[in-house]
Amino acid sequence: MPAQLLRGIVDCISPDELTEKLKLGRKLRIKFGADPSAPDIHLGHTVVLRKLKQFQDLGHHIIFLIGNFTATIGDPSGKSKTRKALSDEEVLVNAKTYQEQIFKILDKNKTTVVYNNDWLGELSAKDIIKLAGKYNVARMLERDDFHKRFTSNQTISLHEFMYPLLQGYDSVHLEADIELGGTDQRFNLLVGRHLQKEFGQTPQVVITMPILEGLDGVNKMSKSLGNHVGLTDAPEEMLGKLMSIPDPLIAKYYELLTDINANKLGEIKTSLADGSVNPRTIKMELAKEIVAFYHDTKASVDAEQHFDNLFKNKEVPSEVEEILIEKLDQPLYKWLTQLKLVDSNKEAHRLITQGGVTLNQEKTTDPSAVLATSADVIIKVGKRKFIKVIWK
RNA sequence: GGAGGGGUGGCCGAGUGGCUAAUGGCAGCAGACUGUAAAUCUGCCCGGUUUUACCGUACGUAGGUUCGAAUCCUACCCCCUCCA
Repeated sequence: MPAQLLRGIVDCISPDELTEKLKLGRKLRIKFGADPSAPDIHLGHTVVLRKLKQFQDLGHHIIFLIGNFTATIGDPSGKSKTRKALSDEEVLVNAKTYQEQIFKILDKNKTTVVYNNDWLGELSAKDIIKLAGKYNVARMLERDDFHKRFTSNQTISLHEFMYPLLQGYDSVHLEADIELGGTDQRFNLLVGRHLQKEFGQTPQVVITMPILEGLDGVNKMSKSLGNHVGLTDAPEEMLGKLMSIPDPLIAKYYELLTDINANKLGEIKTSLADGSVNPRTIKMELAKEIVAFYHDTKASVDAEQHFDNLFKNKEVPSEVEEILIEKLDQPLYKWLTQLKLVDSNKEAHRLITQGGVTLNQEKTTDPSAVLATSADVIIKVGKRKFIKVIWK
């Protein structure tokens, strides 16, 4: 078995079975499930996608499953009765967005996209109850999050037990050889194995990947926490965000988000540990490599230039958003609000008095300062908000 | 069906009648420094205004008591625990 396949993973159940499957000499069916309710892909998702790509490079086939059945059930436990399930159109749109992004990594020709509503939607009540009979509550409660909620007396809705079962049934239907997912999916993936055995199939091999920490270095990367790097982020944005990760995360990002080889990774870890190289240098290389992958080399070089100008040399970027506006006799803080550089007048006051605002690169700490209307003015708010005001 | 506990700012969590726009922590923002939007330190962190101050909103919802309520009372909604 190529050693590369096991690199960066958390768990493989089991390596022996994987070796057996690889020996079969046929294209393996590798399942990966995605939730169409949140179609924006970020670097956290790419950890698994990159692993899938490795399998594709060995000639295997990816079955990319869009979980539209579960998405249309929705979660009724919330109080808002309006918690509406996604409509078919929404799912379709999201699925399309998804595909535009995943094929930045995956090989389109070796990927089949399927929708689980196609078969789950056909199950009868009888089928579902029969399916439920193949698993038991005690084992269901072994799942970490259920276990925690159960022991701390928090709600577990009955239907939540159905999700692992249905997800497992997907594996049966698809006759998956291997299923990949984040470590948070471990239990669900194992249910798939169990059910496949129940249905007389050879159980799938389960491979789990680490959950990537977000930019804060603590929580998992997620859009709702705002600590993510989107695949469609602009180059400067992407590079800047990557430069903001805490230093201890550099090696992990290298390992999980790039194609770096084991030797090079070792070197990097060493130089980070012994301090022989400035971590900033290594982090910049990492950031540029990722930007180059999702955009191109030129974009990564430009982004670095942009970054240095802005944060190292503290210059005004070459391209600043311009706004043509009428002369108005009002204090500076009102301009900030009007130009939507801040959310409220209060905030404008705060920023100005704290020295976070400059006019044509000159710091102003007087909120009621009047803008000179004789010439254009570049307003800088905080570290990276710029706007050029051009008077009508 | 019965008994009891609880709902506080983006999150966690103090606060039991005035000095509470509400301790503290996290997240966020700014400044300084630096090696970066790392780390560290400092400040800020509901809104409006004529901004060292004043005003308006805010502690599940709606009322009430009081000169004054997040704090007391009533009803309702929601969450949780124990018993059946």
